[in-house]
Formats: sequence, structure tokens, C-alpha cells
Amino acid sequence: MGADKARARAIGLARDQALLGRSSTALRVADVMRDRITEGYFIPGTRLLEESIVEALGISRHTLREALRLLAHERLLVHKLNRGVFVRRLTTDDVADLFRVRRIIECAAVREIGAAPKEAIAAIRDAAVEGEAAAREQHWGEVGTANMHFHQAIVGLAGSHHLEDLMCRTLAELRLAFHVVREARSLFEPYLSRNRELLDTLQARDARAAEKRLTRYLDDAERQLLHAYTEAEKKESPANH
Amino acid sequence: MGADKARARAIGLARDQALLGRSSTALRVADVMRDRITEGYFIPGTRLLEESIVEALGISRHTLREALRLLAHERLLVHKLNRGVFVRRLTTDDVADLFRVRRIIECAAVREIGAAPKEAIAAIRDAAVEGEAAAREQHWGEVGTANMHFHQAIVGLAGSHHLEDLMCRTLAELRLAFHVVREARSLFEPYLSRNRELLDTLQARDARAAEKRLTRYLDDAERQLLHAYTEAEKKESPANH
DNA sequence: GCATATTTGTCCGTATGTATA
DNA sequence: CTATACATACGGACAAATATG
Repeated sequence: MGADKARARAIGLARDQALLGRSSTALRVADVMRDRITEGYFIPGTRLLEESIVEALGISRHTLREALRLLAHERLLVHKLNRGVFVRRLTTDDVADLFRVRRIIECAAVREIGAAPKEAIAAIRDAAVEGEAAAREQHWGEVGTANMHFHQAIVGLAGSHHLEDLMCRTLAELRLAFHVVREARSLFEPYLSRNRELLDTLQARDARAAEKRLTRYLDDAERQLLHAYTEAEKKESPANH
Repeated sequence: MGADKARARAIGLARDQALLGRSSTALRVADVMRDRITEGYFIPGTRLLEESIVEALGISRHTLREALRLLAHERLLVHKLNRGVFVRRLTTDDVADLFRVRRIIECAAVREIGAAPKEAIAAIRDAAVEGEAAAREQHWGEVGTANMHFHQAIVGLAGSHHLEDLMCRTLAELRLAFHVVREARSLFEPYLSRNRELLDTLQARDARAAEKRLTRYLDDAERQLLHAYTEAEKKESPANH
């Protein structure tokens, strides 16, 4: 355990563990790997070799396997028996299904705008501002992240832990598609102004208008992403397996 | 592995593995444990000792840990660091949140009744019939199970894998509350006729009426469960920890 | 199509840290 | 405060499945 702690510190994990509540190694490893996947460091389709990760992180195979199982459970990885784990590749049906979920959850949350606390709306505004700032600096990846925060904050209106958790995972899954389509700018830039418009409607606490606007927003986003996605898939990977 | 297979067969696992696609031991163990928990064999609050389960199932410690981590991820178990896993005890807030999710998901599904295929409606009817049959035989536990199927089938109207999966887990989680309140009859019997009424509205493809009815249904169910739950908690466990 | 190398799936043993009686 | 029971994590081993030449 001493050596393990040293290695954990080396890859920048010690803070969480040292300062606030500790957690098991497997969970921390899962966090690291989840970040790597959602930020696009591992491209969908990539095979993850246990050996190399074990070596890189300085942990035992068992611990890694626990972590990978969790991520497979979150649908970020696909576990093929006796073949190993791969970063999941979404089908277009998967993408459509994720948007179906988003429409239902986000619209339901928006309908609660009347009863939502001020802080919940403030969180949405913060995310919008975060995106605009990132756009000014041309950091399109961060614009994407801010966009996730924006929609996560929208779900926060419902005041439900379960829904927030679900949304978090849904967006993480959807990110798998973004990393196949590599042009972050064209994916997210169009939505900066629409985020701002939606925010205005929410600040006016107009549930009906907000729901309508959000529905169109998501319809457009789905259409655009699906288009870019099928294009990218054709190019990047003629043989999918 | 030979001995392991023999033991697995002994606890009735061989079918799935032999007939349709194989899966890893950890996943099969997770299935067994999930069933045990959702059917109430392990009561919420129970501490699960790795050693005894490992022995009972004839598997290695590590394999069990993979399985338990998954169930903790599904919120059926709670992992306390260095203390082990416990069957989760829902708070009343947890129950309320689960109903919030149900209202959103199930109502959204019901709104899709216009576009739903006949088979989806048939599945709902089958579940209603299943419940009525179980009630005639006074098998109240099975009535509860049929009720889960009924609501699961309702979500099937939306035609979304993700939502069905979410609903499945939400209901599994909610079952933790049912097992604290032990009177299955009083919990489920009142809803047999309401299931039938709701079914009628759905068969008439009247989305508005169905949503209204379902909302009242869930409000009542929540109120009733919360009442019975707080009563049961007071009695059964003066000290909760 | 076959022999070989690689990788996964699973088990066992063990050392160390942590919580509780 | 000590003892004990238990969880955490590691390493090694080997069979089975899969990829490779």
C-alpha cells in the first residue's frame, strides 16, 4: 500500500484521497479512466489492454478489472468475453435513443422552472457564461464541456439526485459520439446563442416557451450530430468491428 | 473451472450460461445477488460478509468483489470503505425521488401511446392479467412482481432501451422499500383495479386521460408507500446505522 | 489449417490497514 | 488499548479462449 500511495500521488490522485473522503483504489481508477474516455483520450473502438494500463497506473490487475467493469456498466466500455474491453462505439440508433432520453428528462426539468430555486437558475447561467468565455478564447473543446454543464444544470431544476445522475451518464455516453466527429467547433458553436436564448426564457420562468424552445433545440442538435456522425463513421472506419 | 461450473449448476445458474450467450462468472454472480436482494431474501440493512458468500457460491473473493461493486453501482448495495457492503436502506427522500423519476418517465412513455405498436400494449395487458391471476391465488408477492412488470411495460411504450433500463433499475431500487414494509397485500392489491382502468385508457389510445390517471395513481402510491414505510421503519429499526 | 504466442478469466495465498468489541 | 475480525490490495499461477505467424 505504501508503494501504491506513492504511485497514486505520481499520477495526481492523492488530493481527493488525502483531503476529503477517501475511496477505494478501484473507484479512483474508474474515475481516471472515465475522464480519459469522456475527454476523448481513448477514441471509441480502441481496445484497452489490461497489462499496459496496470503498468501505467501501478495497480494490480484485479483492481483494474473492478474499475473496468464499472465503466462497462456505465456503457462507456464494451466487455467482450475473453477478448477484453473496448471503448464503446455508438450506433446511430444509440445516438437517437440518447436524444430521446434527453428530450424527456430535460423537458420535464424545464417544466419545473416555476418552483426552481434561484441557485438552480444561476447554475444554468454560469454554464452559459462559461461557454461564451471559452468560445472567445477559441477553446472549442471547453465550449463542449460547458455545453454539457449547461444541460446538466437544466436537469438540476428538477431537484432530483437520480435524474441528475442519469443525465450525467447520458451526456457522458453521448460524448462518445462527439469524439468520432472531431470538429468540436461546428458541433457546439451554433448552440452558444441558443443556450443564451433558452436561459432568457428560463429566467422569465416561462415554462411553456422554454419547453418548446428546448425541444426544437434538441431536435436540431440530434439531426446535426447524426449527420456529422454518419459522415465521420464512413470516413474513419470502413470496417467496423 | 470444472468445480466452479458444478457449483454454479448447483445453485441453478447453468441454464443461462449453457443455452444462450455465456457470460463471466462475476456477471452471473451479480445476477444471483440482484435477485436475492430484489426478492427480499436479504433485508435492507443486512451486512453481507464476503467470506460467507464466497463460500456459499464457490467462487473466488475477487470475482465476488466485482459483482458486489456492480450492485453498489446500481444502488442496491452500499459500500462502506473497510467495513464491507450492506443492503441499502432507502430514506424517505430516496423514495420520494424514485417516484419523481417514475412520474417523469412513465408519463412521458404514456404520451407516446398514439405511436406505440400493438405488441407494446399487449405487454401491458399481459402484466395486468398476470397480477389478477396471482391475486386470485392470494400470492401477494407475485402480485407485486406483476405490478413491476406492468409499469415496466408502460415504459416500453416509449421504445427506448435506455429508458427501459432506467425503469428496471428504478423499480429494483424501489423494491428495497417494499421489503421494509412487509405487507405485500395492502401495498399492491389496491392497484389491481387501477392497473385495469389505466389499461383501458391506453387501449383507447387516450394519451391525455392516461397521463392524468397515471399521475394520480403514482401520487397515491407514493403517499401510501411513504406512510407505511415510515411506520415500518419506526418499528423495525429504532437505531439506524 | 496448425502451432505458437498473447491475453483474458479465475483462483489462491498473503500482507497490510482499519474498524469494532 | 489490545485483540480480533474483516476489507483492501497485491502477486503469482494456470486453464481457456483468442489472436498471430
